[in-house]
Parts: sequence; C-alpha cells; structure tokens
Amino acid sequence: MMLLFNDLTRKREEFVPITPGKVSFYSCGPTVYDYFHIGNARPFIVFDVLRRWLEHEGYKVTFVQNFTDIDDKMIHRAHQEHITVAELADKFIAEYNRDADALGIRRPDVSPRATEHIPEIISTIEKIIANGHAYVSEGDVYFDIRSWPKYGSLCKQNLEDLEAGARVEPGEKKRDPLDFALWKAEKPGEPSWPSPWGKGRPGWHIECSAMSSKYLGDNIDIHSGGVDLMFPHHENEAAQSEAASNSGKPFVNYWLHNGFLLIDSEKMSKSLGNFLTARAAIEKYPPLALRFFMLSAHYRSPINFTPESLEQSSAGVERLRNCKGDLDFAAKTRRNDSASFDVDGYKSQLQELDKKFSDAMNDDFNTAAAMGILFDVVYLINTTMKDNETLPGEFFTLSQNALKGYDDILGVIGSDEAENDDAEIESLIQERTEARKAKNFKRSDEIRDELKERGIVLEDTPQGTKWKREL
RNA sequence: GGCGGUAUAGCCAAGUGGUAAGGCAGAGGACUGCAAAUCCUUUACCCCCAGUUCGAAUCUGGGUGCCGCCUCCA
Repeated sequence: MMLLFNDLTRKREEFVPITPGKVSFYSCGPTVYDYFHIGNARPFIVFDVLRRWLEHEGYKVTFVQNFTDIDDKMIHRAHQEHITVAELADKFIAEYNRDADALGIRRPDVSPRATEHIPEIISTIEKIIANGHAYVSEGDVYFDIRSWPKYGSLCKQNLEDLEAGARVEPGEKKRDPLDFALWKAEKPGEPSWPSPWGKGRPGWHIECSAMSSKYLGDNIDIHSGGVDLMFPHHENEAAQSEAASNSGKPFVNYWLHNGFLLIDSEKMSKSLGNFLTARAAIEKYPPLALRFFMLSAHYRSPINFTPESLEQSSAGVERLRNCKGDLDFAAKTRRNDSASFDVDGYKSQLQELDKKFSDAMNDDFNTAAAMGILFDVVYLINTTMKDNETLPGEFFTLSQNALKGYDDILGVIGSDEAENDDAEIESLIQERTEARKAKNFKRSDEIRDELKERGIVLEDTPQGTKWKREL
C-alpha cells in the first residue's frame, strides 16, 4: 500500500489509481525563457524519482511535463534578445534537456508545448464559456470565479482573503479581481493566434488544463509542482479543467507539492544576488551530490542549499560509491565459489532491508528514510566483505543487484564508464606496484601524488591496488 | 492581517504514544611502508510552559523562533 500526502485534503491517503495498474501523472514544467535554476531542479528530480518508484511498484506510468513557451516573460525576453519567442523557446528547451540529462532526470513520456496546442486550448476555453464559467470582455476571456463554488478549495483560502491581495492590471476588464485570463487579446508586437474572440494568446493556466486533458484525460491521478504553484496556478487549473469537462469528477485525485528550496536560508532571487542556475550548480557540484541533496530531505520539507550541505552530500555519495567500487573490485579479486558462506541468511538480510526501503518509499515517498536504509545496505555489504576473506559469486550478484536496484530509482551512486586514459593509469599503477615491491616508496608516493592531482585516488588492498576517479 | 508549514546531536536529517534511523564532521583504536577505503568504540535534557496518558519527540492548549503562499517565482 502506498500513502501519498494529498494537498487537496491535507492528509496522507492511500494511493488508488483510477485504472488499476496505471498512473496518469502531470508535472508542471519550466517556462523556457532562461536556464532553469536550482530551485526548479528540485521538483524535476524529486518527481522523476516518484515516477520511477511508481514504475518499480508495477504501475504503467504516463508522465507528462509541459514546456510553457508563451507568456509575458517569454515575450519580454525575446524582445530583449531580438529573437522570436519561438526561437527563444527552442533554445531553452534544448538547454533544459541538457541540464536535466546531466542531472539524471528521465525524459517525460510527453513534453507538450503550449504553442503547439492552441486548438486544444481554444476548444477548452469554448467549453468553459459554454458551461457558463467564463465570459468574453473586449477580446479577453476571463474565468468567472464567482460561478465556481469550489474556487479556493485547493489553497484553502476564502475568497475575501484572496481578494485582498488580488491585483488588477490596468486595462483588464474583469468582473471580479480574482477572475483570471483564459485568453488575452493581442497586443502590438506580441505573438498571436486567431480565435473566436479575435487574435490573441492563451493565459498562463489554460495550457496545462488543455494539455493534461489531451494526453491524460479529464480525471488524472497525480499532479505535481512547487508549493508556490498551489495558488494561483493550480487552483486556477483545477477550476478551468473541471469547468470545461463538467463531468463532476475532480481534475486531479492527488495533488503533490514539493517544499521550497532556499539558498543560505533565503529565498533565491535575482535581487538578493543568490540566484543559482542548475547549469552553474552542475559545474560546481557533482550531479550525483545534487541529487543526493534533493533526496536527503522529505520532498515536502523546505531544504536549504548551502556549500556545507552540498559538501556533506558529496561525502555521502562517496561512501555509496566506495561501497560499489569495493564490491566490484572484490568480485574480481576475492571471488571463490567454494567459499563457505550463508547465502540464504545473507539474502534474507537484504530482503529485510528491501522491505524497509519499500515501506519508506511507500510512506508518502519518504526518500530521506529510504536513503537511510540504503546506507544500512552499504553497511551490510561492507561488514560482510570485512568478515569474509573470499566470497561466492552469489554474494556479489546479490549485492551488486541490490545496489543497482536502489540506484535505478534514486540515481545517487552512478556507474563508472571507461575513459581513454584508463590504460595509462593502469600502467602507472603497475609501475608503482613494482616500486613498492622494491620498497621504493619515494617513487611509489610520487606516482600516487601525480595521479591524485589528476583526480585519481589509489587504495592499496591485500588483493592489489584499487583506483577510482574522484567525483 | 489571512492561510499553511516547520523547530530533533557541531552540521544535515528520519521518526504521527512504548525508553531517539541514517549521513557528514570530530575523537580514540584496528588495518596500512605511509595513506586511502573499511571496520570497532565514542557524541541528544527531541524550542519553552502547561495538560491528557501507566507511558509523549510524537496528542491537546498557550507561547517563542524561522520559512512559504496570498505579487504569472518550482
């Protein structure tokens, strides 16, 4: 049984998919006007891991994440850069993919772009108007929140409080300050598309309603995003989608929102000068450490991005990787299939830990607790190798598979790929081994220091010298 | 002002009634030519004050601190 905290009810609920064995999952993606920042990276990483976990649990998941490629920020930036909005979008979609790939974030099953779904958006708006929940006003179309009694039910605010903070732009023709644009009439110099209400462009929220409905249907299992999207974006999305479908069914069964990422205990903002793109973070810290950091706290808690926390995360990743490296090395040097070893006992210990890991992941996706279990697995492997001179192949197969299984979900260990200086490194190690045999420690330490400079760390073991690349 | 979240060791962080996971850092030890890795040992009056209970980090009430949303920012 899987429990998920549903922001609709503010409770942990058992996850029951609409269709047994299948999950429809929509996650809000980036507005592609710039590189995405480290705060954006949190939902991308965390919900990608949730997606993997759902698949691990046997669900066939359809994961949709949009690209918002038309809005005020897009238009503004394109003007600045003297390029078209479409060119800007193409560029930053490519940059998104580059950074997301580097962070080990799997590509969604569908990555729809708003501008490629104008007909769907228009027909969604038409349905909302036909159902009496939107009105046309001088080329704009607004959602009529007063016609929607459930409005405010996701963010749990009453309309008066929301209204107190509502902002009305000059030129907007709203009946109520909280009404929001589904369609915006064309302004000079802005991209526009023909519509029944004249030329214009879609509002911010409507694309998600139109595209989620197209790819996932009117009633979807999971919708995720950052907490700050809860209002107004998700509140509006839900109102639109339900007003359009008019089916009486909720737009979303489980709303999931990740907590905010702070930098040095402050909200990231350009004015504070603590703005950090994912690109810059990847250049500064190992992607594995960034993932480790994101998964080391519960996804709904706030996390604080500091140099110290990233160093700690890097050290944690090192421990995981050391275990994998030691295991792989021992598999080559200490394997002995006739060694006496209680394979069944070991297997049941691993299974017990695996059960704990699953329990943690199924308890509102508690990756922090699950990572704790991963370290327990590491400890079991390390102590087993410590206590046994040689081990049978089954030990290595079981252990390696266990680590790989966890890493397929969390992506915090990684694998080592051969590089073209491998042979040279190994020949230097061979030379060092000869030097050590001859008690020429000066030469042997020289070689070790030289390799250290190049990010290669040597470890001498009774079975020979093992080496690894630093993160 | 309204709504919500959070407060656990030097640091990060699990833990929704039964004598506090895990990681990082530190100290001592084993191992090592020296290291590194690993292993062993070691580090907590769970923000404060009341209350409920046989029993609370966990529940209730009241404080205090920090954070977020209410401003098309994940």
